Amino acid sequence: MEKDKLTALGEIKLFEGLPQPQLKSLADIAQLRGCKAGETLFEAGQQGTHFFAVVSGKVRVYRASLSGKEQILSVFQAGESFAEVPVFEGKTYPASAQALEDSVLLSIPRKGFVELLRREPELALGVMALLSSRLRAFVGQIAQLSLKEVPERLAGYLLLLRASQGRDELTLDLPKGQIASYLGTIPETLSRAIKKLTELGLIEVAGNRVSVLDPEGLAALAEADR
Amino acid sequence: MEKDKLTALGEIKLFEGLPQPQLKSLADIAQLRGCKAGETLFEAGQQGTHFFAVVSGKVRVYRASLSGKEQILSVFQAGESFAEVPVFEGKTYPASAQALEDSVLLSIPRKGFVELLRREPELALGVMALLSSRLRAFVGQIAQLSLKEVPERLAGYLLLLRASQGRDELTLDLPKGQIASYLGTIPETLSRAIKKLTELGLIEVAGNRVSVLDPEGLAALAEADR
DNA sequence: CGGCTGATTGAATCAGATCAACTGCTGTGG
DNA sequence: CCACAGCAGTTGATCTGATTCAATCAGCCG
Repeated sequence: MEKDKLTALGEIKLFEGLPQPQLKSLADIAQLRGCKAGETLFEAGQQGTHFFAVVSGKVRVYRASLSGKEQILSVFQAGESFAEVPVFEGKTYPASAQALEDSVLLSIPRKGFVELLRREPELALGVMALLSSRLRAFVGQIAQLSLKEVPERLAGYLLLLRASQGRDELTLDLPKGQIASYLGTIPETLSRAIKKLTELGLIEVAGNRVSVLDPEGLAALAEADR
Repeated sequence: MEKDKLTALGEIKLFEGLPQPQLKSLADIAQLRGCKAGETLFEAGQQGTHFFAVVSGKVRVYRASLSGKEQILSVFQAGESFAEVPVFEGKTYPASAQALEDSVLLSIPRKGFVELLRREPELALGVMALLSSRLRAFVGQIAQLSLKEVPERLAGYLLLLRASQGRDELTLDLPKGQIASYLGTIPETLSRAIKKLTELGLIEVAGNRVSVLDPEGLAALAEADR
């Protein structure tokens, strides 16, 4: 079991390149746990003493409004870590997290991790790079929400998917309702945006399969603004 | 001049508590420079080899759309640093920066700073805390943009100002047009939102002076959603 | 074969953007 | 010292993208 934990830790991108002894000391303090699809890991505002890494499965991080609308901030998959913010600052989670699928997670307590960072400047630089990339992503998300309309945001999202999947035949990584929530809208509006891109001849959609017919056109739309 | 630089560095929050010799070595690599109101410091997408700290004045960081609409991400004042992202990741600025007033800035090259971080774990932790607090702020901003309407966002903004100024008689720190851009809207809409809060008896406004008449009411509105 | 959830479509409504006109202030130059 | 140019802000009228509400449809599991 201890060994599983060690393997799991080694598969987290943030810990790549960490020397074996340090990995071991992480394994001493990390917890390995499973969780069911739909399970809430934490809620915005709660005290956050641990941060997490995804060994398998999928977790969404989001903010909810009282009326039930939700904005997804990110979705994390195997190898990624999340909820680092309260480790370094403020101590409460700025958002909520929920498993989208049955998942296996590592949870790492704040205390021991900070100790490790003091001793491992390269790991610290890795954390700074990770936080920075997240900042960059958020800057993009804020700009999209504020400056672009839904079809343009959708075009941008599809281009991201295309880049990550490396081909024009895409498989949507999330149910459409969740994509809507990530794009800052609702399923009805997403549905109409998809129809619009289809009518423009940019994509073809069947279920959760999307064919990108005109990447340049999509890119042009994604860049466009009012 | 060298001494001024040292003093200036000492007044940057991020460098508080840094031992004198390290401050000196920072002073060796940092540049002190003035800039005029309206001057653009960098544009989104440019290579970013330096990051900045504000000695005096005010700088806004924003993203612009082709059509001219702008979304302000943050405004930085004396003692604050910004544009750290390209130091650690990706190398390009995710947003643009422009001086709002005549300002004095420190610019610190990536290279030497990373070296310093390797040797100074406490500074590294400070940087992580800073990046984390920025992430927290962006999470809030995304949630506001996506989940709240303009009057609610305005209420939230005024409550922040009230907290930072410590009293109910506020002085707006930015021209209203810039506040609109920060709230993700346009001056006309902000103007109407102000009118609405006034009619609700929550605030009173004269020029850039705002009196908070009903903090609880403002808070209730800021929490509210559709 | 029901019944549930996710997705789609249509119609009505609404918040916010756009366009245009107007006010008031500031600072500059005749 | 006054006049006027110019910018920030306000107000009104209109337009539009997105949400809301409601109904329907498709696929999936028991």
